[in-house]
Amino acid sequence: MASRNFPSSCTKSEGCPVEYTLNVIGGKWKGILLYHLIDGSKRFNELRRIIPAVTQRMLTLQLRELEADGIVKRTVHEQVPPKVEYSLTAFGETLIPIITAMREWGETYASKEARSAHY
Amino acid sequence: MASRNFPSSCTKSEGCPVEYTLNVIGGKWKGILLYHLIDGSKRFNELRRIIPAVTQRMLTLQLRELEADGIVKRTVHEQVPPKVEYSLTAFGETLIPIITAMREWGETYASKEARSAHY
DNA sequence: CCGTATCCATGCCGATACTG
DNA sequence: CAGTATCGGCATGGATACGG
Repeated sequence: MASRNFPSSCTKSEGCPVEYTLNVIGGKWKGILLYHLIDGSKRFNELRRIIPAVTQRMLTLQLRELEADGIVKRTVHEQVPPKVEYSLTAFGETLIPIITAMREWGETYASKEARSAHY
Repeated sequence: MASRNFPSSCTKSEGCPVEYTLNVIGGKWKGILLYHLIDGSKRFNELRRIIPAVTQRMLTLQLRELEADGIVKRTVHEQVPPKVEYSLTAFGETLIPIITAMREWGETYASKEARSAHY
């Protein structure tokens, strides 16, 4: 796993599948990155514009981890100026239902009104 | 939000719903806690036994944050010895589909064989 | 049994400067 | 344009001891 320190156990000897998934998508900027990569490949600085709060350093690190986990594909186009595109791999696309579910939950309950309406 | 520093933006002015959800469930031990609370309320030391790697301090902190976010209910039974039970609130139960999806994804792809089989 | 308090290490992450 | 390198602050979290 590229991300986070490993909590490593649900019960003593077995790995926890929920923790496993969180290790893949739970990094500080990974959720938002995956969210935006769902609708097509993006260039490096394009992602920086979409997520102004992320630093160059963190964007690189998070993308590298997603790449190491086989979630994101990095495509270098040999040109000047350089052009690098990031996109979901086929494996990464298996995460789409989860990302979508998290987006919908967030949209529904992000506002205080929505939460209090629940009770 | 009780957890994490706020990355705070998808595009400039809007909050990102995926980040919002991750802020609720993405804490170091929250995924595994929610996973185990799905099948019924648990006592404090019961959770410690289920997740041996978590320290007393962290278990308390993570449970308090989940409580502050309205996900978990803390029930104190006035007895000696003390008995405290933690369970999902009705609001917390709206997260079950997401936790379940993460569990299933983790179960499917946690092994190297499963991942390589995908390509 | 169910916590809280305190101390301290480490590692995450921002800021900044520099390269192919 | 798309990165890497380095430094340093500060939050995160472990270990330990103590309390209702």
